[in-house]
Amino acid sequence: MPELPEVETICQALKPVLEGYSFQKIQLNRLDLRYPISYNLENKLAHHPINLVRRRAKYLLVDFSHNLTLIWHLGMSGRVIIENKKALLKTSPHDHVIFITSNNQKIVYRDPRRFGFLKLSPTCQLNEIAPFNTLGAEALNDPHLNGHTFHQRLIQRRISLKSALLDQKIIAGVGNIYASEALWQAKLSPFRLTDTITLAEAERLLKELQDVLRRAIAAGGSTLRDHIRPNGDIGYFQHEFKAYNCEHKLCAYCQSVYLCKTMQNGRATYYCKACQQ
DNA sequence: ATTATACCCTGAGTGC
DNA sequence: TGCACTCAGGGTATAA
Repeated sequence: MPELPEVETICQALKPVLEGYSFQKIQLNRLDLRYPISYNLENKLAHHPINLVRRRAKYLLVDFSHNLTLIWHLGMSGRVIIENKKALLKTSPHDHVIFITSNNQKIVYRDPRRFGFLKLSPTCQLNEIAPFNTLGAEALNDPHLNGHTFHQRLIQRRISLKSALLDQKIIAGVGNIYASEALWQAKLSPFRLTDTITLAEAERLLKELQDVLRRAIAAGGSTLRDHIRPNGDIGYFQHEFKAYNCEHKLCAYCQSVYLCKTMQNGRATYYCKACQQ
């Protein structure tokens, strides 16, 4: 569900609601998410000012003033809803955590599949614990990421390009939708092995990947079934898909070949057999 | 070591 | 309408 653009959209929506405020109450409706939620989460976080809401890869990070960071992952089906007149008209049995801020805003974490989780880490140790100690460069706005460094990361491995884009240790934040979109835009086959990629191809793939991620953020992410912006609006980037979910549609580049869908490492992959080499 | 597979969980969609 | 089945945006513990 939420990939980098969706988590970024949620992060931007949470910033004005949380930064400078604190949690007055944290209601835990069930603890058994992917990992059990600490039952005393409220005691550890309530009434401590929130300094910063940020994103690393697909993780939301909420930094508190007392050197604690809330690590919040939305899994496949997680939603964050800030209650207003439009959002949260009715509750759901999957509303696992409800935050009330010092400004009386209600924020709901809803996650039917419960692949998401909430955990705490000292802020200063965040980069030393899993998974942050092994995460690759941020796909966007990372000063260490460029065509050369991306190429180096790719050629050290021998896996398919599609798998490489999904591997958070190689590059962080990309998921199944944007991996297919980026490969289509870059005209590279999802089956190409990473150690055959030239520098020029790596540069092209990175450029197109960043282009699709930026356009998706501008559209508020992609809404397939679960993603909803915290204010209740949907994202709109699904209308701009050129590859994902586009099997049996004509390739927008060549206008002559129908895109195909196949399973690759257990995930759906969409591509044009003619354009993507 | 690196690379593939199975699995966590619920809900939506399809075909019978 | 109901049932059986497949698939879904992710990540990790296993096996190969």
